[in-house]
Amino acid sequence: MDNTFAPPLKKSRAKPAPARVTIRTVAEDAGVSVSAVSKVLRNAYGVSDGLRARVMASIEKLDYRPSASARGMRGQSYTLGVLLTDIRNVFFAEIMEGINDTLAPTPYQPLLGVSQLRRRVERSLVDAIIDRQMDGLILVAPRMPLPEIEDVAKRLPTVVIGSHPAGTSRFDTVNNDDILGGEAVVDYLNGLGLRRITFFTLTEPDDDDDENTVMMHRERGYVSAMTRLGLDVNIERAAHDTVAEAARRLVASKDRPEAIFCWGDAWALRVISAATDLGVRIPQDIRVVGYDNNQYCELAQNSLTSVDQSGRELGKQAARLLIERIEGRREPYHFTVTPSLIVRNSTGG
Amino acid sequence: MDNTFAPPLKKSRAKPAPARVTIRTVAEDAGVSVSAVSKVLRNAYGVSDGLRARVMASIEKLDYRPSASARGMRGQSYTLGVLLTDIRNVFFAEIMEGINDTLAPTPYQPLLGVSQLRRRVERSLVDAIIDRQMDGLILVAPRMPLPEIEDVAKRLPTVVIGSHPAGTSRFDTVNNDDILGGEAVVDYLNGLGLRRITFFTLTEPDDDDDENTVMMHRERGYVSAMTRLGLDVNIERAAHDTVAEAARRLVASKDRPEAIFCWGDAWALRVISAATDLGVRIPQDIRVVGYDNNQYCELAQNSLTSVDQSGRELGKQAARLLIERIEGRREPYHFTVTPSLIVRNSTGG
DNA sequence: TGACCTGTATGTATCGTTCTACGTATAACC
DNA sequence: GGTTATACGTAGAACGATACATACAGGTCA
Repeated sequence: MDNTFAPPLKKSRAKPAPARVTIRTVAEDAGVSVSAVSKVLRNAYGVSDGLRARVMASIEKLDYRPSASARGMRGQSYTLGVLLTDIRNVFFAEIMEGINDTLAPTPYQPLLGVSQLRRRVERSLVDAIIDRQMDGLILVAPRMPLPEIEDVAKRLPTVVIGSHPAGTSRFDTVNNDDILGGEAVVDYLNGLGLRRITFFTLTEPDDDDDENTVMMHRERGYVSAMTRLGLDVNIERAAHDTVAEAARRLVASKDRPEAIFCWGDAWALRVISAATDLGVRIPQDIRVVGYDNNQYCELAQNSLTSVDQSGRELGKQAARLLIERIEGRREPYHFTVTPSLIVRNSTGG
Repeated sequence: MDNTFAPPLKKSRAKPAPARVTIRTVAEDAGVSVSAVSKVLRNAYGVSDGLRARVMASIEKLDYRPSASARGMRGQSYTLGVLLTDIRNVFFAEIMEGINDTLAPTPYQPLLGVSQLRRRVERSLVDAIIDRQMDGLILVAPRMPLPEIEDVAKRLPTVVIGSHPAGTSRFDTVNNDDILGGEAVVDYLNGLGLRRITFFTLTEPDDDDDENTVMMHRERGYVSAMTRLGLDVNIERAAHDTVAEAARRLVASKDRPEAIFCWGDAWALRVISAATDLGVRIPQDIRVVGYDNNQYCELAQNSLTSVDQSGRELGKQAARLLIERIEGRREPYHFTVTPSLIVRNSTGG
C-alpha cells in the first residue's frame, strides 16, 4: 500500500498494465472483504441484504466477471460438458436446445465436444472435460462401453441420453422407450395389411456389449412385435459408409420387402433416394418408416413417416437431472419418454 | 511429514482420500523439481533428454493429467472456443471436422458453444469463453456487429469464418468467395438460356451493418451478374420461420421465375418441397439452385445443384490461422476459398 | 452474570500450475 | 588458468478464486 520508504524495490509503482478486474478490485471498491464478495457470488449463507446490494453495485460498475479457471481450482467451474457423437445428426440439435432451455436461467454454461463417432476422440474429450474441472457431463448416445461410463461417472456427475444400460448404475439416464417405438412401427404397418417388413440398421461394431444402443432397442422392439404377430424377422445391416448401396440393393431386390423400417431418419432418406433413383414408387411399391422425426421428414419430397421422440424434452430432462446430481442427489434416476408415431405419405398416410 | 508428536491435530494422518495425482506427485516420483516437470509438460527450453525421459515415465506410470484450471491461472488453458450459430445447419458440421483435423495433432482442444442464432446467447457464450481463459476463438458466421467482434478480438486471438468484414482488422478471416459463387450461379443459369432468375434469401435483421454476412455477399454476386447480363434483378426475402410459405408463394405465383437461386441449401430444399407439393416439376417447370452443397443435395429426391465451398477446408484453415495467432502473429490474414458449382438434376444437369 | 447461541463479516491457507530469477555445473574460448 | 558462454535445474512468488476457522456483536436463558 505505502512503499513510501522503499526506493530500491524491483518493480513497484506505475505498473502500466490495465490491471484485470478481480474479486479483490470489487472488494476494495465496495469497501468489504474479499470473502464477502465471494459469498455474494456464490450466494452463500450469511450475507445481509445491504452488503449484497453494495457488492452487486460494484460488480456492475466495474463490469467484473469471475475467472472460471480460478473458481475451478477450489470450487465449481459452473461449466457442464456435453458430448455429442455426431454433429451431423440433426436430431442432436434438438437435444441441445432442450439442454439450453433448462440451463438458461442457471449459472451453468454448457460446452460441447464432438467425437465424430470415434471411440478414441470420445475418450479424449471426456478426459478434456474432466481436466477442465467441469461440474458435470451429459453423454449423448455414447460409444463407450458401460464399464467405462461408470468409471467416468465416478469422477463427475453424469447423465446419459440415448443408451439403455442394463443394471442399475451410478449415473442417470434419459431415454425414449425405443423398444416400444419399434413395436409401434411394426404394429402400425401390420395394421395396413403388410407382412414382409424389413428392419434396416447399422452393423454392430466389433464389441459385444452393445445391448445398450438405441438401434439395438429398436431392433428388439421390431423383433418382439414381428414374433408376436407370427411374421418373419428380416434384418438388413450396413455400415455408415455403405448405407447408400445397401439401400439400393434392398430396394432393387427381386423379393423386395413391402416395408422398410429404418433405425433412423438419415437411413430412411437414403432408402427414399434409392427408390426415387430406381423408379420404385413410394408408397405404392414400398413403404418407408424412419425414426427421430427430424426436420427433413416433413418436406414433401420425403414426407417420411417417423417416430417422434421429442429430443427437446430429452435434453431438458437430462439437464435437470444433472443439476440435481451436482447438488447432491446420489441415487440414480431413469427417465423415459414415450414415443409417438407421425404418419406421412411414405406409408400411404 | 512427521506429525509424530502432534496428537490433537484436527485431521492429520490416514487421510482416506485417494489423493489426486498432481505435478508434485510426478516430481516426487521422478525425483526432480516441480519446475522441471512443468518444463517437460510445456516442452520449454532447457530440458535434457534424460530428464525428459524420466519425467515422461513417471507421468505415464501415474497416469497424470495436468489440470486445465490451474494452467489457465498463469499460462494457457490449451482450449479453443468455437462458436456456432446454429447446430442444425449441417454445413457447420463440415467446418467442425476441418477444425478437428488441424487440431488433432496439437495439444489444443476445441469446445463448442451454440448460440441458436440469438445475439444474447452469442454474447454470453463469448463471455463464457473468455472467462474460461481459453486461448483462442473461432467464430462461425457470427451475428455480432463488427465493432463488437473487434472488441472481442482485443481480448483473445480470434478467427472468423463466414463473414466478410470491410476494412482491415485485428482478427483473421476465412471465407469462401461468396460474390464469385453468386455470379457463377447466375452465369451458369443464363448459359442454359434462362433469364427470369430470382434470388431467395433471408430478411435482414433490423440492424444496418450486415454488409458482411455471406447471404449479403451471395446477393451482391447475383446482382452484379444479373446487371452485367442486362437481366432484371428479382429478390425474394423471408424470415426463418416463414420460409415454407414464402417458397410456396414463389413457386405458385402466376409469373413464376424460371429459376430460383437460394442463399443456402436448407432453403432450396424447402423450395423443392413446395414444388413437389404443388405438382410443379423440377427441372422442367422450374430450376432450383442451393448453396453449401450439403449432404442432402445428392439424395435423388433432391438432386440439388449447389455451390460447394468445402467447409472442411474452411475449418482447417481457420484452426491453422488461430494457432499461428496464438503463437504470436499480429498482422491479420484473410483466407479465401474458391467455390465450385456442382450441377445436378434440379437444373436439368 | 456468565454460558451459549445466531447472524454477519473477516483473515488466511489453499487449490495446481506457470513464470521469473537465480544457481550450479560443464564446455569453450583466448 | 581465468573468463565467458551455455545448458540444465531449482526455489518460490504469483495467478484469482473458495473453504474453513474465527471474531464479534447482540440476544436468550438459566
